[in-house]
Amino acid sequence: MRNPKRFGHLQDCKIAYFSLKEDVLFMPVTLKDVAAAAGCSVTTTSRALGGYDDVNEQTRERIITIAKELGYQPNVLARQLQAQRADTIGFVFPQAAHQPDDDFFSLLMKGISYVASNNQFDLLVSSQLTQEDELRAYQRIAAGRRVDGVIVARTLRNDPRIKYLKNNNYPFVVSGRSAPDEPDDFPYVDADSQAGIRQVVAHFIGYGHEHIGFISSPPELAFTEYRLHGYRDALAAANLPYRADYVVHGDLQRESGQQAAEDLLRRHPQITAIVSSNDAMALGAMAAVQSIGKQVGVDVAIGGFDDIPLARYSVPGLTTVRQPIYHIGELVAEMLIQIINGEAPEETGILLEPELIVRDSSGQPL
Amino acid sequence: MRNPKRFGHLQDCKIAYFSLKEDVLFMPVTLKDVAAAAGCSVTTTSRALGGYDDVNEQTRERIITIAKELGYQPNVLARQLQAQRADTIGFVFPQAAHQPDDDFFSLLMKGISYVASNNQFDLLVSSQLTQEDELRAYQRIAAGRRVDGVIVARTLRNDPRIKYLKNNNYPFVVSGRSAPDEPDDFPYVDADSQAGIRQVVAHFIGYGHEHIGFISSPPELAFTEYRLHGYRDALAAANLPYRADYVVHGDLQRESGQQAAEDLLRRHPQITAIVSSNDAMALGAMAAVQSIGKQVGVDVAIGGFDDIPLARYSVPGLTTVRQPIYHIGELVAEMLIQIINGEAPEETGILLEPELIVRDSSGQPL
DNA sequence: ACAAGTATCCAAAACGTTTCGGTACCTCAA
DNA sequence: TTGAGGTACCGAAACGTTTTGGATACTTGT
Repeated sequence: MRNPKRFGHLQDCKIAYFSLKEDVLFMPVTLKDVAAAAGCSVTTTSRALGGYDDVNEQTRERIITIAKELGYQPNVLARQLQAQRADTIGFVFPQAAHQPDDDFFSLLMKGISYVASNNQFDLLVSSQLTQEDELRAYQRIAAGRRVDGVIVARTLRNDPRIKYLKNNNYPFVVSGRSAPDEPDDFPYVDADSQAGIRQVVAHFIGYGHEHIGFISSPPELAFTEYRLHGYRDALAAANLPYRADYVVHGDLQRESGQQAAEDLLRRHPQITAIVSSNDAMALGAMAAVQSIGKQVGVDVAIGGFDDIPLARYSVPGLTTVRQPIYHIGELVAEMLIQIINGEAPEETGILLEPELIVRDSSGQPL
Repeated sequence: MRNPKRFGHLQDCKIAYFSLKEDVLFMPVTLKDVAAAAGCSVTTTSRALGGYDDVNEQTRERIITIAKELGYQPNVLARQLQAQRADTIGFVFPQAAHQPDDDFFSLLMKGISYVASNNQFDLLVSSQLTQEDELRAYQRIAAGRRVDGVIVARTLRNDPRIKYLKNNNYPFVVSGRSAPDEPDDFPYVDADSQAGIRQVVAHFIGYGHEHIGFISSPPELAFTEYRLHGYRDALAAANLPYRADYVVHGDLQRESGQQAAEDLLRRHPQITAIVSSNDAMALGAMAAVQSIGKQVGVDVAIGGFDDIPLARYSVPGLTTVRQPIYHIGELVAEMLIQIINGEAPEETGILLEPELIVRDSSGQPL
């Protein structure tokens, strides 16, 4: 039915696809070819190249020479099939990653990729635009033995991906963790965002702010409640009342942060500080403040969470909480590779302390 | 020798890796299992699932039901080995991608990933920190049949990767292209950076600037000469002299741009505008101007190339030339997939016209 | 001269799929 | 009754490795 015609493109493509040396189509050279050229069996060839000691040194050298001459490269797929191991980890980009401004998933992915390559693992990346596609993508690459384990990012409450992977005993590590009321019975790496938001809110309270708005994230995300808790914790610790109408929800994108901040400031002019669940929305909030003719850090203080690169370079600089995203990617990948290799990771749940970064969007103490 | 012990981790890991339903280790169910359960041959099972019409409709339904019940997922590796096709494209992150501020490769990768997924291709990503490792990575995944084709980014003059891929007739597409004095005998997608830099320099000349510095990129990069040409073209068109001492080299990172701009301004105080080969260095140049107490856009105008997200949000906004990086990623991936599928792409060399984006770093006409 | 040991090699099976070339049976027309 | 044509099925080979379990020949010690 499907007959892919490998190398079909060689015929019609205008560009010269012919080797410079021989006018012949490239045919992969296999172990069999090397064996034939060396005059010995496939087994011996394999073992010679594999460094086993039951092959004569002279033979080995001959085989190695010939393999090099022929440009032999082992077929990775065949090797993986036989080894029942893909030496690959999988990562699915959620839709949010495709926002042009997204830094989070880019950084996470690079951290993952770096560690994977350092451990001779490849990284298989898939982009999916809907929740269902995403789950299907995990099923395909995981159950299809395409990868030895997967990394799950941006957890949802009651996350179907985690449920699936757990049910099937499939190796995985989560960047993020469950919502507070759910069990954390899987390996994860996360920043303690409750403590993080608490820090930045406490920082503003310390500056004398009493009316502090909060831009929250979509309720279906697992981390949303942690950050909201952090906000409430800080208020409670300072004996400030929690007001539900000081909390608005955004979708983590910059624009929604701008919208949310405009709403907050219009409805509650007494608000002098706004803390946002993430930096992108905080930057939008800064724009909102500026658009109504007020000054960030003077009239309204703004705080975020993440410390994406933009936070440092925005004007004024954004006070925020640093979440080491690249490093989280590294840790997640390391943990997954340990699990795949059958080594028990020392810790199966890593919670990183985030760090408050004070910049000019905080303004001065009132 | 190497005996990976798949599922070894299940024994020691503290976390419950046992299925909720059955207290049994997850064993992948194969076609053979389904066939046995359905009481027919592997062949028939395969063809039933494959939608071939030489199997009785009743049988097919029975097989499909059983396959679902058993949670059958085809082993992708086996399928790929037999089909001699990986349905995967490869991309190697160069070292530069791991700079925390890098936006270029992140965006390119996302564009690639998006198109790949839309065409049922997976994307294999590898990170390599040196030139040699990078070439080896290409050899391993390409000649090892791990991927059906690869994407090459950040081309060098006389790029060994391109030479290798061309010599082996391996499907590839380049993001970028050869240096001006080298042949472009391979499929590529690039922005016309010569025209782009020409535009921004001409823009400054139009504003009345006569002493314009240029921060160039490392000479081993293929695009360096194009951008330098663009600078010279614009000067020549306006009958302004080209002065070699107005040109300094950076390494594309922000810090080197700052360094370079400081040098330029110290050595040639008459310079009133600086154009940089890329945005990151231009942002560094803005910092340099500010650090010597001058104002960007007033005392010294700054221009960049790329239009990374930061360019819009910096203060003042950076005048630059927009290179649609995400879109280039999409085009590159589309072209590669066409080639892999044996369809001749309409164009094998796409040169995109970049767009001048004037922001406040240009200042006003003198 | 024989047994035991050692060095070197290899055929066959296995990994899980798809495809090739059948076979067996049934039905219909001549 | 025969042959043609169609339907439904399947065994075996193939993809390119690695591993298993010998086999062969040579050496060594008695």
